[in-house]
Amino acid sequence: MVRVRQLEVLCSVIELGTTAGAAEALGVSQPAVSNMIRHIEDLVGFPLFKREKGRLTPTPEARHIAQEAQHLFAQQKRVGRIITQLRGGTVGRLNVIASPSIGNALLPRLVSEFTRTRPRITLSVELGSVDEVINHLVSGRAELGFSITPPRHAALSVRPISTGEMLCAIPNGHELCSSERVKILDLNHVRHISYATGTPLGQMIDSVYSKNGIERRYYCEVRHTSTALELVSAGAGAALIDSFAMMGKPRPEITLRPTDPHIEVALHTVTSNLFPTSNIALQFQDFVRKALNDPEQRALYGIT
Amino acid sequence: MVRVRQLEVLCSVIELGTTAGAAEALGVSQPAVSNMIRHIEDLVGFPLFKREKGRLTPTPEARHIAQEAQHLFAQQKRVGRIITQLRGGTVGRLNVIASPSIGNALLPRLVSEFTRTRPRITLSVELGSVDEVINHLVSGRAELGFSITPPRHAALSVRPISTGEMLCAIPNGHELCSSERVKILDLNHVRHISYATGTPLGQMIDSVYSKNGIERRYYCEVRHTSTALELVSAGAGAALIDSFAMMGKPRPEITLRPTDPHIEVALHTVTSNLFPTSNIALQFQDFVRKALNDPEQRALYGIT
DNA sequence: ATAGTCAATAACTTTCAATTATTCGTTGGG
DNA sequence: CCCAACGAATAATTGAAAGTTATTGACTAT
Repeated sequence: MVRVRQLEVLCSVIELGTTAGAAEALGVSQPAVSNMIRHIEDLVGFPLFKREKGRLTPTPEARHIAQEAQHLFAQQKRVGRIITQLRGGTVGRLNVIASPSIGNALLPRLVSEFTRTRPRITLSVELGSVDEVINHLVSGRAELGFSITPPRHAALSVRPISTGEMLCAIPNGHELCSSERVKILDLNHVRHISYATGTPLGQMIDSVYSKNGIERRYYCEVRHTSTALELVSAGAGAALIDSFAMMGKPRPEITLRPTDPHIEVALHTVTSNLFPTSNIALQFQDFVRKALNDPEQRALYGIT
Repeated sequence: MVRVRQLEVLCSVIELGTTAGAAEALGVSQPAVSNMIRHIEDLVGFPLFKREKGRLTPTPEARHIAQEAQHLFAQQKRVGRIITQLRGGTVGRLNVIASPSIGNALLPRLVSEFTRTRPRITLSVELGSVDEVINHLVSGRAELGFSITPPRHAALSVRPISTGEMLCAIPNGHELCSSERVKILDLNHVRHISYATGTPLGQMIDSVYSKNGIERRYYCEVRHTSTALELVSAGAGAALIDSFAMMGKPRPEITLRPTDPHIEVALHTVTSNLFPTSNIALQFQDFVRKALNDPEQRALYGIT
């Protein structure tokens, strides 16, 4: 089978007209070209040039081959470009699934910024519960997951990338605004928006209550921090929100207060062990980690 | 730049799933494949396979590259096929121009037979005077010319490929049929169809007359032997025809007689020195030479 | 346990493309 | 007419890429 290199040399000689010219263009010596031409002629079995008065004139066959070879070069360049793009992570597909806390406000911002310099990426951003995160990753529907609750699954790798805390979100002017630090147990006495007992956040908060022998009370049950946030924003009451949910979108109508006790939460990235993680996914993971941990970057995303 | 060979190995491993399988398919050893994969990964700068439990799983990037590479392989195969076809002379373009004597009846037959075994050739068969033959060849519009009169032109190579003679074509039953050999000078006394004085054939015949101090007389002037032949065929008179014009198409209604004096004519092939002669043209030239000189072949074309 | 499968590594070998140095043929001024 | 200039071809050698055999090490299934 004819080599691409051979065709390159052939085309160059046809184009430039002389072996010396082709050699210069290809960055090799003249004999290299001369030998290559002879070698190709041996290979194809018919003359590609007419030697006359010390000059080379391409035969119609050689021209024909050269013409066809152009497409081959184009393809090779194309593959080369794609590899470069894959290396730079500027092309490909990225499927992310995230828990709503981060997925609702911050993730869209991060994704938007990430793709700004990588215009040829196609992506999908899915929101879902921890179970859905697990599902998407083990089935290969997503390459990268974000979750507060670290999913427990043998086929998944979980890495914490940032830490945050639970905050109490209160409508401006609410009675709780007066205290610098909101006692979690006090929420039982106000219009409290909280999470179903079965949910990870619900259990997290429940453990504070049960430790004190008190039962958590709330008048409004939601599944996602984003929903809780919207409700608080509408003045429907106070809610505990993880700090990640507050990132990315300024909420001037909401007052935030640290809680007592302090509850630390961590954001985890999740990847599957069943499939190799794509280069883009790794890059995005890194991008998010940097955005969440570099103070300069945090400011960019309005992270308090 | 990535080599085609490297992509071949990559694709084979992705397809077959194992280095050993790929090695077998590619006809090389397993370590060759293993080394190549590592080498490609060094080259592209990101992992193409995930090594796990002693198995290789391709990353999405590797799959992407492999997919693109398919087009590259297709192009390479295409170029390879074209070279094979060019070697066999079974593809390409052949532009022939011939003087009408041969071009009218024999050449179509020869061309038809030549292309039968080379179905992918596209061709053009032009008829023209010697001047037109010269023109087509020096301008590159034709690669191969056939002419009775050898064209005189510095940029053209002329080779005689077959000899013939002038014959007298007479309608069956014509008074001249009685003689075994027709005296050219006698044509002055019958309904004579002949060629313009300026044409090569005209000059050729004229020289016989002028040698005897007689002026050639004819009642019908034509430019081409083929026209003369048609007129004879229609019973319009007698004409001198070169033997090549009689080849290829049986004319039962015409009687042929040798002439006195005997005039030998030769068929020449003409090629240009300005452009390299294509492989196909050379093949066709050879094909025609064989057809005209091999008795067995001649019979096939009804050459008497 | 053990045989079998598969990838990786080490140490050479082969092959191909490239190098430098040189020769040979053609051509265009002085 | 000769000579310098240019271009192609050849010879001898080098270097890098791709391939070899032999072997090891990790994992799997019986």
